[in-house]
Amino acid sequence: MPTIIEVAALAGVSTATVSRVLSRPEQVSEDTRLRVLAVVRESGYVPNVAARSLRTLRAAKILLTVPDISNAFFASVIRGAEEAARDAGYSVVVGDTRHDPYVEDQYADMLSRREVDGLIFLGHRLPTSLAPLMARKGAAAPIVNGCEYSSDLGVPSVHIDNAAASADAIDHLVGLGHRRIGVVTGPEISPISRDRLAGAIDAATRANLRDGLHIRVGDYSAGSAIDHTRDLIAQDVTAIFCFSDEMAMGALSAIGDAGLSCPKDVSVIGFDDLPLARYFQPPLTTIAQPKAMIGRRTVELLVDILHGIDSPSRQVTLDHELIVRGSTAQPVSAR
Amino acid sequence: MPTIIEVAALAGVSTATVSRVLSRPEQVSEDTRLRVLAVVRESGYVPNVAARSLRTLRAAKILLTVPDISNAFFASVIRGAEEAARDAGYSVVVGDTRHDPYVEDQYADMLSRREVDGLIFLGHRLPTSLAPLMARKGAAAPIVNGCEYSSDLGVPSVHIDNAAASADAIDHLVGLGHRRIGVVTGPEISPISRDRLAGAIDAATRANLRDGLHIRVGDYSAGSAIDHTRDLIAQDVTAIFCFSDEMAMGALSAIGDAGLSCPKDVSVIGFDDLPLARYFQPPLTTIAQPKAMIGRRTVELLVDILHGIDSPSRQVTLDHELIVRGSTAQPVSAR
DNA sequence: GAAACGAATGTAAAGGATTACATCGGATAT
DNA sequence: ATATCCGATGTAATCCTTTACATTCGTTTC
Repeated sequence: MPTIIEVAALAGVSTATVSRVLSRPEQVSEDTRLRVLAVVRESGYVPNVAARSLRTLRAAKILLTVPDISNAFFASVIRGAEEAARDAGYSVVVGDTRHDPYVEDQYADMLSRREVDGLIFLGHRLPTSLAPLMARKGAAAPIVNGCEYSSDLGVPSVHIDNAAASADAIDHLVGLGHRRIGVVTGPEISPISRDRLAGAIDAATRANLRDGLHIRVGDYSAGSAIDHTRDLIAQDVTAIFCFSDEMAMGALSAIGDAGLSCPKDVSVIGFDDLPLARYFQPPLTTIAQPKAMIGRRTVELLVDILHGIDSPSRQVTLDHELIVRGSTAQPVSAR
Repeated sequence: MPTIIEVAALAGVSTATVSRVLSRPEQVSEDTRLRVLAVVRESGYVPNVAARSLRTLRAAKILLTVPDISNAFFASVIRGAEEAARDAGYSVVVGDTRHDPYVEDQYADMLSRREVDGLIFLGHRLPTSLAPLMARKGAAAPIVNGCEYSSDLGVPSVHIDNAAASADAIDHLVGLGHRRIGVVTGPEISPISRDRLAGAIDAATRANLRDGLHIRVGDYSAGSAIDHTRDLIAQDVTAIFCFSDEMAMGALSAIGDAGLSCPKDVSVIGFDDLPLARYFQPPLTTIAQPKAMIGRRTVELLVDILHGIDSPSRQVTLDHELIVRGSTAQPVSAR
């Protein structure tokens, strides 16, 4: 692998010219440019990124951490982010934190070490090691949050209106005639889970059904919904609203195990619209989030910060959509 | 952010000593070491990775590309890889190629550019741009394949014995009394799909049921199994063996849509044992792959290559396991 | 007591690209 | 014809760390 010096020698120019041909071609005469490019091609020269980023203090990389890479929800977000990053001349490094604060900090260190230019984290927790940076640089800190948000920290973020989405789900169930509704939330610490819960309670209260809401705290995983579902069935709910499709899957499984059927005996509604949701049995009614767009907008927000552009909107709210499939129907009582 | 020079000045030593304190502490007297470490801590000094990797020609990073990051199967492999990498002092960069050869090449360029020390690819296609490298460096090329393999290329790889696993699945169905069995494979180009098919045919032939096997070509995605399942049901099969759990999910969905029930009317068996497989309706019988271990071993293989250790086993075969759950049962005819 | 040794530390080159500044030569303006 | 300007290119400093080699000094050995 040749260096820029050898390329320069072969082309009979200085290293500065070679560098310019590659990064600011308009500054070089066409003659020289073609000659240099020919040498580059023949020799297979590729600039050394370490040297470049040492000199420029830019890594051209964005770190995207997800709390759980096995969650298909994040996969779509990642794709949207990668696309937007490519458009902006960055590449994305994906990190799986497994909800582990220690791992989060490890990844965050990549930012401190300048291994990456910016950080996007999907989840509710700003890595603790970045708090000082955030405090020092404020709006100029190259940190963006996706899906979740942490209002107190002032980190820009991209998400849907979770309360409204949740209200839509409850309205849908109430509209079908359900009066006793189970809700399986995310972990209490998650702000969006709290928003969703608030939205659900609001909607129920508006419908005069506050007491019909039976709330259980889950953790977004299928397993966590199993016990709650059994329990809610025992409470005679006719519908269950899960704050994730994975939990909805667990709920469906538990309903089947209880010898009941969805949607005949119990309706189920999920959240996220995973690619597989349409293949659930029955196909899942759920709230769709614009996953790829969330990824895309987080990157755009971050790139604006990196380029020193003062973005007008540091909190971006995208549209959600209620997707009605086969897992919700009128309760027996309303038929 | 201070540099090593400032740290050295503050501690009253040379930069060489600071560097040694950080990378070869045993070469430095305890006195000096403690003094330097104190300064490092107070100043918040973090070595600049670009400078380090420029000097050492090491990036301490491994690139792991997956053909489809939304496939939960790969998530577990990634986790295993990250753990093993951390143990060996490397970090993992995950790339999602979306089955796109162009994107594969883009990621492969990171290796050419020395942005990463090695490449692990999960999938059957060695990025074309790496063929020259592979040819030139042979066994010393820092490239490892996981899950799949490409025998012709001489790339070391880690996988299960797919033919044997597939035979186990067929044996299981035959043992239950099934005589007409549908098989939904992966894409024809995938070597492991071909292995699995060969194993299935072998097993069927041994049981004198070669003609009872009805083969359809899928692409591992749930959607691709839907039409095939409808078709196979029309062929009166009593069981369907899908080469991925996602396709099994599609099959279950199609079976339900056809007004039939699993396992009463049609048994279904999958492949991979995704975390969610146990929550399918009914819980899915499937072949478990040691996903995390595949990830771990690919990294270990790669690290051996990077350290110049001639690994004795360039093709690692791990154990699979048939997990029997509720989606397989005796066919009506055998009851 | 001189020689040899070894532990601890320092000096300085090297790694490869970018870019501010300098230079050169030809075109344009006066 | 001279002054000015501008486009194209070159020179060389700079980014920060690692490490081969050199140096220093106290200790051991004969």
